[in-house]
Amino acid sequence: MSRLRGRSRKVTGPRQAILDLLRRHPHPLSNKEIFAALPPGECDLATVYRSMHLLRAMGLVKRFDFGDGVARFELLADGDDGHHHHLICTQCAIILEVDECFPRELEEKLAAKNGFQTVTHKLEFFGVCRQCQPTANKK
Amino acid sequence: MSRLRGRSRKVTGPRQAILDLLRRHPHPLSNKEIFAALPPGECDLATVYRSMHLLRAMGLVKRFDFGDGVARFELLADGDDGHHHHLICTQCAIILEVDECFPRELEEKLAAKNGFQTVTHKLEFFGVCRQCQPTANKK
DNA sequence: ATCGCTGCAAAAATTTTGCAGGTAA
DNA sequence: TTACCTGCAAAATTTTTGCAGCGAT
Repeated sequence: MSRLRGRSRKVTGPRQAILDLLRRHPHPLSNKEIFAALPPGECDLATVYRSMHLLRAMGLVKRFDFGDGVARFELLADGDDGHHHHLICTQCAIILEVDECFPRELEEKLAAKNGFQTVTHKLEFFGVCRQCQPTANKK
Repeated sequence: MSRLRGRSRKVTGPRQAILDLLRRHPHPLSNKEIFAALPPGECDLATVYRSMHLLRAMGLVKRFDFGDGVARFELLADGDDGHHHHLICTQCAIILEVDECFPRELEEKLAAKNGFQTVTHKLEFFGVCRQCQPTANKK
């Protein structure tokens, strides 16, 4: 909230509702999911799109892509750069946050080898979760 | 070609044109880029979409997502599972293929820890290439 | 002769934009 | 007050689909 106010941005009903939702829901959410989860009439879909643009530009939110062409957003803690990865079940789509990260020194080696600077990465894991394993094996 | 024929799939003009293009262009291409690169009238946009669906389902082509919401496709060699990653310049969008991969044993540890099976990953690197570094620093 | 494939056009789905009225600061 | 925001509706994009005719096998 204060992070909005600090930059001549207004704290409005729709924005509070969206931020509240993201706070309660610690996993990446798509625009449509956000819209659907909000009480009807609380916020227009167009406003969701506009808000996510804004929040992302302000660094309050981070965008993730799981390879299905749908953008998903996650709230960032103040000062957090949000660099972490997910483990996603390809059957039921449950999303776990993971600590593992691509080794720093390997990344630096790669950057040097190719003459690149300020290299980062996007990394997501996919598999079959415990609950879905019986189902997956059956087929 | 023979990989198509083998499964009662027809080798048609548009499909040859698309496969030719992918063969000549070793980097991931989006549907629109494919359509634009094809000689006018050679293939309808809808056919590009349909072809990429088919080729992907048949495993001739692999889909990559660089986080901008655009699907890109790359031709796979026969028998290749296409598992590799890219280093993309955030300024000029040039794409390099890289050998580095997420360490197998770390991935297995992660899978075990979370009770997941058959875990894989998507990994892409982003940075500023040598040519773009003067430009990037200027701003 | 089949059955699959294609172009064209329409439909569906997704995202962006214009505008006039409302509201936080 | 004065920007900034919002809902609504329209527009712009992107992707999918229906259909009749064509073409590879």
